[in-house]
Amino acid sequence: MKWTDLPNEGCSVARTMSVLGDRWTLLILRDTLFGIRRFDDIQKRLGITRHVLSDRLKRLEAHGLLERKPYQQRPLRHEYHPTQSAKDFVPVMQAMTGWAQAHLPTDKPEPYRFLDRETRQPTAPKVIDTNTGTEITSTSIWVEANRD
Amino acid sequence: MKWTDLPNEGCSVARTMSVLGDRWTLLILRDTLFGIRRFDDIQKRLGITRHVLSDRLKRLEAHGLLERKPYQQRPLRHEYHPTQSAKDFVPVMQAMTGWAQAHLPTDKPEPYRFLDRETRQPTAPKVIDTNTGTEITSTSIWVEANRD
DNA sequence: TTGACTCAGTTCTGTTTTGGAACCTATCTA
DNA sequence: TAGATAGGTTCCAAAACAGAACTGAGTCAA
Repeated sequence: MKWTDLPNEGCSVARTMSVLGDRWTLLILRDTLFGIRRFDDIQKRLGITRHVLSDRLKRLEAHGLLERKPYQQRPLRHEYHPTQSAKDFVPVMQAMTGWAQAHLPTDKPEPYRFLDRETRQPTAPKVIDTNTGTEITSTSIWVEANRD
Repeated sequence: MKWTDLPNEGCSVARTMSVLGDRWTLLILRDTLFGIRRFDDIQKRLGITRHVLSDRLKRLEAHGLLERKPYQQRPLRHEYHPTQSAKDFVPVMQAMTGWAQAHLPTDKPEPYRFLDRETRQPTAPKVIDTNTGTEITSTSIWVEANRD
């Protein structure tokens, strides 16, 4: 396995890393999901260098996670909107958030929170197995090499 | 926000990136969870340079995700075992795998698979909200700034 | 109609990180 | 004694990154 071969790996975790495996990409995606969609706004919020941000936005667009949409003519300017693919990553981010709250604790409050759209109550994410309906935990599952 | 400040961010996604936000770290973690726990084995499987692997293993140990355990004396040699923290990341990896299968398709088969420990059937992960019991999707949730 | 300002980048330079290969150390085996 | 095994460390060159300056289209206000 080589870094440049990751996009063609059979392993889904490896393919995910080929898209999101760097310092900034997921944070950019998070910001666009939170409604921050313009170049300068993202740059100022993250403190990322403009040059790297420019590159990451292009990569995310090429991978189908962001879409450039004009928000004004004269001068023509674009916003970066999350696609369905990016939106479908939200549950992963939620699971990640649950993990970090348990294992990387901090005093500071979460700057954003996810609410149930109907009840407007904060969500408490957990990963379950659709087949059995039970929660997936480190002890409930078994990993084995796949022989398809 | 700066890269070096990430560990102290309130945002859980940012703190997760401070630990796992690079090319290799999550792949190393994945291998240890799949039972590959020795330096040379990880190095050969991933094709990562030894020097970077050495650094990442130290970081993962420092962050409490891996534990060095001797597997022989004379000469003293260690294996890297996933801690509870690392094991608790498995559901996140599962959610990630579900996302990649949907949005980064490939012809190649998944090299490993997750089975339910009791039924020995492959798991179909989904993220639900413990409060409402409903699946968390991009349309079921609402994101807002947190004013605690 | 000149000058300042906005936004979205690109370009430049210097530092940090990474890749690739070689080397080191302790021990066991032929 | 020579070679193999395992787990690193050291060195150099290449790539990625940070920080700052610059560009360019257009607006606005004096």
